[in-house]
Amino acid sequence: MATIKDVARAAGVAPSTVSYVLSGSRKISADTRTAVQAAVEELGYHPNAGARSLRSTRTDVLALALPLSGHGYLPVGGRFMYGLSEAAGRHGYLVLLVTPPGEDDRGAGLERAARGRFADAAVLMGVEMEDPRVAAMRSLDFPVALMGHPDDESAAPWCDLDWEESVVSSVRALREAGHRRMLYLATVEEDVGSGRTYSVRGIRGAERAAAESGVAVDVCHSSDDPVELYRRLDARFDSDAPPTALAVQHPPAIPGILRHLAARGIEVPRDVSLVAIGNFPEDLGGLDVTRIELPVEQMSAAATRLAVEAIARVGDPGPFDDGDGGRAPHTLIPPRLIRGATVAPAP
Amino acid sequence: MATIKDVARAAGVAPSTVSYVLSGSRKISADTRTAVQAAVEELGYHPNAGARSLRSTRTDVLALALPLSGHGYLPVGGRFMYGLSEAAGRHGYLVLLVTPPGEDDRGAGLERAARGRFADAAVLMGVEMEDPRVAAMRSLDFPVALMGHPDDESAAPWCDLDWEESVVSSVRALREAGHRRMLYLATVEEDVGSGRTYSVRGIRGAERAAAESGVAVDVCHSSDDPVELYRRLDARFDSDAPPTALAVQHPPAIPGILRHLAARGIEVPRDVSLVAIGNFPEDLGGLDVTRIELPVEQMSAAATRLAVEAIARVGDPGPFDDGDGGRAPHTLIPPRLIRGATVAPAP
DNA sequence: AGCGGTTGTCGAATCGATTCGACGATGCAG
DNA sequence: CTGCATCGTCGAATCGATTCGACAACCGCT
Repeated sequence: MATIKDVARAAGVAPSTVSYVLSGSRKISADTRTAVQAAVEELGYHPNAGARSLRSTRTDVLALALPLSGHGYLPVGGRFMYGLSEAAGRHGYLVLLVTPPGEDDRGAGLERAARGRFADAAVLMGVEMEDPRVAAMRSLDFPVALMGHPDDESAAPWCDLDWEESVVSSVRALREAGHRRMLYLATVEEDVGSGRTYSVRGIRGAERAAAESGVAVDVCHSSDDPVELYRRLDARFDSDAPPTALAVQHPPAIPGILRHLAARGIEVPRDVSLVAIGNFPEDLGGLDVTRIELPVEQMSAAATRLAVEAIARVGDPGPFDDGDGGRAPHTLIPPRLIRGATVAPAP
Repeated sequence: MATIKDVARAAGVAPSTVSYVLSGSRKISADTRTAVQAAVEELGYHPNAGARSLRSTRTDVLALALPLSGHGYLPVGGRFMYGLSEAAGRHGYLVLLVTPPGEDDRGAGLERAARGRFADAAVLMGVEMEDPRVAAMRSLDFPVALMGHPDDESAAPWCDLDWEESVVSSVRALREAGHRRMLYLATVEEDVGSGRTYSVRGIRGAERAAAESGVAVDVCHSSDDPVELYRRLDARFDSDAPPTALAVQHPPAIPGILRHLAARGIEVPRDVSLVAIGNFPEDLGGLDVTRIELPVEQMSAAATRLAVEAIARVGDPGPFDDGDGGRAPHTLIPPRLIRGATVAPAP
């Protein structure tokens, strides 16, 4: 593999000159520049990542810390991984996946990545309200960006869809259609239990929506186990006052829910209205679901930007220099309700 | 951040001794070993990745090259990324995502990763029959493992689900149920056009199945555009001799297809039987689909193993030393047909 | 002609770990 | 008591790039 010396020899200059041409950090004459560029091209030279990072302490790599648990998050996760990899690429970064190695050592892989300087910053997925990874990275002075919105807004730069507002506006839409008894199907219990911020905020949204609109919003947790999920749904629909509308924050369950309800003779939107919260633009056989889509690209781009900016800030006085009342830089994405065909007037 | 010198000082030994303790490559007395380990623990020492890789030419990183194109592959891709990250972790490797930067420079990111020694090997996803990345990596003598099964079995180590046999056994199952006119819904045109091995092999399977069983297997490509997809389906179901069975190798489309057919009054399995090829264990409202599942974990584990073995082989005489007629090491996973409730006897 | 100021390039130190050869200490045999 | 392994540790070279200070060459000005 060609080294900078090989390039220097081929171009008839010193290695340092090659470096300056490549980094552009010193003025170089047009002649030598073209000579060096030709040699680089000719030899297919790419700087050795290890050597470069050893000397410059920059790796051009972002660590992407996968959620601490919850395989239910998996189909979503893939989109974010892809989106982040693309966004990072646009900033000149590669993405290193860091899987939590086991339940017992939460964040150890991440710590290795940070302490071992595998990356310049970390993007944390599936952030929890009291996320141990945030504290760990802070104590290492390692730049992070969170995908998720913890209560402590000074903890670290973060970005998120406004889940609370998502649920509120979903409930509002259903209320405007005349619905007075609705079921909010929250994320799976595992996510709620571990304090995933999207779960917690979704539930808060349901509570706020109920309070402010005066309608009954029954909060029920979803489940990755379909049998259990349908049992819970059946319990509601078998009751004396069954819901006339459904707000679902667990998108992968929607096709199954639709089929299950249909098997009971319940048609959407004829018998029950539906809003899907945080799903993907996926087709359901021509059924145009009223929904709030998860802005994966936007969030990936935002997280990447926050991470890159945090890298530029290392060594700065703490915690954040802006005058935003101690809040960290952030991007809160307002929900956009897309009116489809699954909300009908209440009977 | 603590360096090996800090550890050495804290333990009262030379840096080289620390290195030997950590690598275990020389005999060290029990006393010094414990002293060093204590110092490592105390300081939270992790070796600097750059320095280590510069000296040892090992990065402990696998590059995961994402498919060259095709966002339809995305939901699948997420599982593989996750699976690979876990499998790699078990071998002590981290995973670096390499997104193809643009349509025009196919594989450039990968080349940077390889030439720049960002990784020790690459796992290629969404392999195509004539995949430019394979040749590129071979010319660099860079170890690879393919997820996909190209015709040239000597090209590189590979692993794959046996897609051809998957389609054959699906057709066989439908034939045994008495079906004589079936529709094979292949992968999306984009995948077929670019020569994704799973697409090509699926179609070959359909052709072979037709020939060997004597039934008519109508091959139709799926589409990521639902309108177009339903147009194609409708054309078949509106014909004089509509299919009585469906074999679908495009899993994300299945919920939509089921709803679309239902809207036309076609029920599964009452009016048409269905086999899903290469899907995930996902719930469809209690509908137990007859299917061949995509063994993501198995494939991820296999690809990782092949990559790790290929790393150990660098510098060996070429191409492969085994006596397997020039075939590269590989793992071909036989399909397992899971009999669900969507195949009924033909009318 | 001499001087100060640019401009462009070079040499050398440096980052932190690995690894080889060397070397002192200890044990055992003659 | 000497000679020779054996064992455990150390020192120094090395990997490939970055970056700072130095400096030669050339400019224009007095």
